[in-house]
Amino acid sequence: MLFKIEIHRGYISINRNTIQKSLILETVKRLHCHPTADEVYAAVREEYPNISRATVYRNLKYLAQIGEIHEIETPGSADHFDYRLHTHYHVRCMKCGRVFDVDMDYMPDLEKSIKETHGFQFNGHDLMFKGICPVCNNKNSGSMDC
Amino acid sequence: MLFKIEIHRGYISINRNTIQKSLILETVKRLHCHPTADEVYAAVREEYPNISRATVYRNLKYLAQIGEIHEIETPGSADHFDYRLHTHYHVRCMKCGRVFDVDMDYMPDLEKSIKETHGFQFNGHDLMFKGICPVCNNKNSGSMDC
DNA sequence: TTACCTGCAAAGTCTTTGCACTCTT
DNA sequence: AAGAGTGCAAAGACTTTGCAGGTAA
Repeated sequence: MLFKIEIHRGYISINRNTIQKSLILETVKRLHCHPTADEVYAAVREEYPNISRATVYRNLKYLAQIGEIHEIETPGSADHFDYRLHTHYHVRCMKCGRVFDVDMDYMPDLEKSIKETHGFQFNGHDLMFKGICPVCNNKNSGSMDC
Repeated sequence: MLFKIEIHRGYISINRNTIQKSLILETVKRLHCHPTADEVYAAVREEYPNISRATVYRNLKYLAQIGEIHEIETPGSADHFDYRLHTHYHVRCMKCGRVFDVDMDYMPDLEKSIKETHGFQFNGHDLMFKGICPVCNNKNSGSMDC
């Protein structure tokens, strides 16, 4: 999975498989609660204590670039990561900051609703709902991922 | 405009009118190109060179809280500010990072499209389009705000 | 052996905060 | 006169980067 031929600084190079890289990808897959880079770092450290925060950031960014994982850009706080099977939307709890999946279809044609593009070229969109999660709302009735 | 009675730490207090505060609001209104805090800071400094960056950040945040301006949260880069007349969406140029208005109706009922809320309480949404602006696309045909 | 990758620390970006002083009210 | 607001600098949160040494292939 991690062996991919890619263009790197103009040359074709082969991505090297390292323990750190594998652990990071496995961890994002395992923690299906949209962890931040720091949460991934903490989780990987349990298995591999010497890993560096920089390595985690570098590999998460790399894995997001090749499409292996998805980076959920989160303004005002740390970005979250998601082992994506398909594109979907998220909601962020305004109290605890955690990010959850939203049960709503992706709208691939949303860009077509734009009336006048003024010469702009559109390439997708980010939609993030705001809300209060059941735990923070003192209603522990909801079934949350984590 | 800036005289507002508000609840502050449990007490009703009156917001004091200062030159800095007025200049910051006027500047955001004048720069209708969605400036960042730093761009507001630079613009205000031309008229009032001794203003502090902290004062700009504090007042932009305050003005956004009382609804006088709108804060466009921008992941991965500095937040932008907008003198808002009504709620609307934005597009960020992936090359130059600037933020522009999008000619598209606001969708107040978008939250109703969510199938199963799992006990979540939804409070609005942020929608940011991604694209390439006409200037960065080497087609200077579009009529941009700034 | 090659050169990509890692760990470490430093630096970078954006924003907030503590404190003493100033100025509005 | 009171205390909210300011300027300054330091700190804080998050992320990137330079470099020397390690390691996959």
